[in-house]
Amino acid sequence: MQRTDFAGMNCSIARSMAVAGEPWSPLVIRDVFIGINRFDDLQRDLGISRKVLAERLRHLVDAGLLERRRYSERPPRDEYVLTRMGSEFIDVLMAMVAWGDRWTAQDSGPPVLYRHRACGSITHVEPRCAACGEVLRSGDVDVEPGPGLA
Amino acid sequence: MQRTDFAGMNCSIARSMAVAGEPWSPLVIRDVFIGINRFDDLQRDLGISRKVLAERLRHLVDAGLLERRRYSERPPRDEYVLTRMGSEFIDVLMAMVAWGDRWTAQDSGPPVLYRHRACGSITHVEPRCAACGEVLRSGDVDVEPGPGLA
DNA sequence: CAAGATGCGTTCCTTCAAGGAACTGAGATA
DNA sequence: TATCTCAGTTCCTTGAAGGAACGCATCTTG
Repeated sequence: MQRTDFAGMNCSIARSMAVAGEPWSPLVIRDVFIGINRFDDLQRDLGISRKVLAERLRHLVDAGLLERRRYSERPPRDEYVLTRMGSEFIDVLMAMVAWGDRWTAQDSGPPVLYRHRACGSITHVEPRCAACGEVLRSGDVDVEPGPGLA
Repeated sequence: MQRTDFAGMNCSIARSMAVAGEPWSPLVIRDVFIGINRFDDLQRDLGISRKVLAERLRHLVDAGLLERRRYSERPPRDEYVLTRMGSEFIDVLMAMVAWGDRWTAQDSGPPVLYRHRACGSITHVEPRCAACGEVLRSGDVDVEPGPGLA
């Protein structure tokens, strides 16, 4: 899909979606993050079409979120790992999880929990101001034109 | 699109994408947030097909992120506004903006800047632990099975 | 050694969503 | 009466997603 060229838009949301927002891509990234790194394992875990999985992996590698790494010479076998760019995208997925757990949870509760190793608590991410450290919600900011404005 | 039923998956990322991850939906939500609330204005601003825009608005209203509000009785005219659920989704978009500005920016820099009204700084969101307040990155958590695990 | 099994894709075909232009309809305006 | 605005709907074409089958190199098992 993606008939429209979101990648060329002058908007960080559009460009993020162009890179990692195609159907299945966020789930592929999540799986690679939790240690499912190989083609067949990804296909089995997600139930995705092999054709689409191959396309997504190619695209994510080209975009720089994933890296293909050889883990066996004979037979030649590759697996996929997150690059720095890819693992920082997990921040976005964690924000999605926090929102999804709150607003789209099943009756039974969230399927997975996140424990912060440093403090030991079950937790979720909370958006904060990078400058002052206070909680930062959508209503707390004013939007101003930036240098890259068309 | 979305031939697969992401909405039925037991994963908050998949369910979030099912609700707000279809092509154009994040941009529609962003536009409504910044004050573009009417059908024709959205269509003009985004350059989206009127057909797809109508589908997206219907879906976002049904899902609970947008609310249709009458702003004129004669002639009868409706506009779209964010619900609580929708405005909390802006947290996810702000995470996307932070990531997109860092990794997919043009040479000219980000198109828009966000000023935190409380502290006065140009800023971006930073994910922090809701329990202890420290910065929380993907590598800082352990994933554990939750109550809703299939 | 032949016969599967494994890993990682590619090919081909069908179905359904996106894009785009034209059309509808109610009310306002001139 | 004719035109304009707003908010969609209809219809047709194109192209992406789903799915099954196939390809090919290498291991493993009888």
